[in-house]
Amino acid sequence: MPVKSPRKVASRVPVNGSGAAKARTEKSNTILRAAIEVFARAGYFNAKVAEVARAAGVADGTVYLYFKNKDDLLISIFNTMMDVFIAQAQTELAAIDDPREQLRHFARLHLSSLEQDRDLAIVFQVELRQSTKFMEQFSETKLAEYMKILREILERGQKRNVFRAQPNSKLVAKVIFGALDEMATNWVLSHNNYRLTSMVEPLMNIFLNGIGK
Amino acid sequence: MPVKSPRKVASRVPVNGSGAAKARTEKSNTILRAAIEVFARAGYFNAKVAEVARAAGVADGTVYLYFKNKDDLLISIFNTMMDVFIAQAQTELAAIDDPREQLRHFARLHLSSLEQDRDLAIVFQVELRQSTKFMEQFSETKLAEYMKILREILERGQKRNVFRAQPNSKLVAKVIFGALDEMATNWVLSHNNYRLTSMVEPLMNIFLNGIGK
Amino acid sequence: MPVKSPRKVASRVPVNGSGAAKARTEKSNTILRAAIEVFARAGYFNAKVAEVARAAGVADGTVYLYFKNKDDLLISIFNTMMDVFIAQAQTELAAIDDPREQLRHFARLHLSSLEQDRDLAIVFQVELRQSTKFMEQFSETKLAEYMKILREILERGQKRNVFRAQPNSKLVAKVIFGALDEMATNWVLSHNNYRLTSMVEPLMNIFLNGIGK
Amino acid sequence: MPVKSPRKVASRVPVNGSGAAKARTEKSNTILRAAIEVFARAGYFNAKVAEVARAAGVADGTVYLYFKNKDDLLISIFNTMMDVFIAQAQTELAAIDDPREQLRHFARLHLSSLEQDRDLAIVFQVELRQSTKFMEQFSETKLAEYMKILREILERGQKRNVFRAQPNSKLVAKVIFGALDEMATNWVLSHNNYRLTSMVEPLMNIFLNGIGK
DNA sequence: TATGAATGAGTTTTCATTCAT
DNA sequence: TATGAATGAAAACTCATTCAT
Repeated sequence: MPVKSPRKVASRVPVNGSGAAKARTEKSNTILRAAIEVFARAGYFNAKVAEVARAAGVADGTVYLYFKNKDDLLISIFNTMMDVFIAQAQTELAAIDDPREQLRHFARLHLSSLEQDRDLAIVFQVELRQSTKFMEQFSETKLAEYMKILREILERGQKRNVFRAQPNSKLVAKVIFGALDEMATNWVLSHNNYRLTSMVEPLMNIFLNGIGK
Repeated sequence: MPVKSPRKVASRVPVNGSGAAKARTEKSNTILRAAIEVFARAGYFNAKVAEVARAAGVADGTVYLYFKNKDDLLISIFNTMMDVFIAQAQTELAAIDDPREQLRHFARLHLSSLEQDRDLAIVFQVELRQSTKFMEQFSETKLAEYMKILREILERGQKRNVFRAQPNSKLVAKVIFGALDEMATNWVLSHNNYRLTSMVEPLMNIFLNGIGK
Repeated sequence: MPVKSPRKVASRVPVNGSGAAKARTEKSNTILRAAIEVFARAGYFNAKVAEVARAAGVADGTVYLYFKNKDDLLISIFNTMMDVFIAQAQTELAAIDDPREQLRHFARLHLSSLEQDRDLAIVFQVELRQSTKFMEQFSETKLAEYMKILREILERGQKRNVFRAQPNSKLVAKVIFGALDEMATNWVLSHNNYRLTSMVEPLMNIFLNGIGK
Repeated sequence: MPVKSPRKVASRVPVNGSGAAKARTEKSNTILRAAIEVFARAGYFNAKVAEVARAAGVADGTVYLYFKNKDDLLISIFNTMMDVFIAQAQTELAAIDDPREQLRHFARLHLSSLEQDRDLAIVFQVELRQSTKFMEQFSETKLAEYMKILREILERGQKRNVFRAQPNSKLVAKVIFGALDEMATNWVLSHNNYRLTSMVEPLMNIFLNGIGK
């Protein structure tokens, strides 16, 4: 979900076109950023491949040298950005000892990644939900990696005895993801008129303590 | 989100086509049910109005006597089913005193409504997320009523001193909705191979007690 | 191959769209005639479906109500016209007793059918040869019926002892068809500057007597 | 129509690209053979220039160093192979005295040339018939030379009094070509499950003696 | 109300060809 | 000569919607 700022992505991330591992070229990244911008502005279905090409400064046909089709653009945005998020999360979490702090950091990373890239946030929270086909793939590959990181934080906390053992980590991970996702969607639909990351502390409060008295 | 079983809906719910209050006729309901079935099977974008008409046993043009356009079919499904859910929730919650039990009942109603109507669940969890336009309307009207019910349960609990006063009810409501929504989506994408309502108790556990120790 | 004049066809022939028996409607025939004219003028590959629609005085989409796709137009022209030719041949041959006269009549009918409809001749002799796929179907269904009529004439003549028994009727039929086809193609490519039917007698002379002395 | 086996062609034939006389280089021949193979397999219209290039082991652009465009590939195949056939026919016919034997040899050469090169046969009998433009050129240049050879055999036979003077040699040549062409097309479409050259004797029988009694 | 034949706008994608290296 | 990345023109087809009956 979360993602670094565009330019950084372009320069440091090796990514997958349609899932196949293939080094992102300079041009490929340019096209992907153009797609994010155009999809965010016009919506995936209204967006024309020709618009993406123009925004990227290439000919229409060039898009198809790097992406199989329009769908592949959308999927590649997801895969590319998830890779960035996952890599960043893994690196940064490794430096944190307290599972509660890890969880807080994870939530902050999720939300700040989207807050820093409004176009990407729109694509992730709105456009990416469009096809069943996508949703089904979505819930497997990259999202599974995302969930794994979250579950590992929770399981580490259970072993450390700072998180309760029940309900199980898988369910808790879904609840936390559901909440973060809902926060992000609300922020996007509210036209970003508040700091998305300001949600981190209240969320942690709920997750850690519950609402009961 | 939640919704009664098809036939009941058809026979007892007055609903809005594209927001305009208009009494649902017998035929109008037939078309709406056909749309749910077709959209669930084929996906909203792939579904053809002609298919919906055929499934409903009417001519193509007849669909347009009851619904403004294809989009209106989708929106009407949402509005109709939300009205059913809201009415049912209000009625049933009125009979419960303990806010914790109200919350539990609300969650159960949300999930069981979807569990009882697989086609509708697909439409709600997958197809309905498709257009920004829809998502924006979505987050206003009916969803606001849904959220209001949830917030009222929470606020009643705060007054009764069974729920904590912080974080505020608006945020908590979103978190709970986000979690329920995520559970439902997971269930749909997993091809319904478990009881969705079995999630109610674990969720209540998390919401009420948190995951911290 | 041969075919009656356009208007007659439209009014009296029940024909097949893409092989499926379906009564040709008035509009269907209008579109088919338009296709023959446009294909003859522009060539099948250069011809645009939009051109065919305009020539027929209908909207682009209407073409697709009657024909599955552009290919189906070409195949339907072939099937329709072959049906006309075959029906006419069978009727007229039944009234002739002498196998030699039957053969002469068959050749005349083949060539005059094309001579009477220049556009159709172009489509049959040039455009129809374009795809392997077509060629393969071509050599089966309707062409087999055409060949059968020709073989029956030959076999009748063998029984009557006016034609030699060797080589066998199947081969002779192919030779005669090959010759008629070559005559027609030459005539089309020569821009029709002579009477195609003037070839009938010389051809009969060769077929019946051979070139040897 | 007929053609020698690939390698011989490649090594001994000077041919014309789009009619312009230009010596065939080694690489040029490699590309031409690749084109025959690809066109036979995929069909001219489906075949991609890139496929031809790959089959020839050269870069896409290299094809354009030797051939003006995709059409030129097809035309060059025709011209090259016709040159081979014509040269071979002239040489071999010079050694035969009896016009009937010359005719027999010519027919055998036509059919065996195709029988020996299945890919080429497909290209000649199916793919080459595709464009009016080609058909029109086709009926002029090389085919005229082919016809001339055939006519000369016939005229020699008329002078020698072994062939009848009527119908004239031009028409008879067309009939014979039409029959040979039809035999070849039938053989290609029947997937070559018999010896094409086995047709020579029965054809000679028909041509020389006619079918009349 | 109901029909369903007709409309026609609208866009992805392919691939022959070019040209800077 | 040879390369192959980049170009960009070009059209079939779909399907939501209308409207005469």
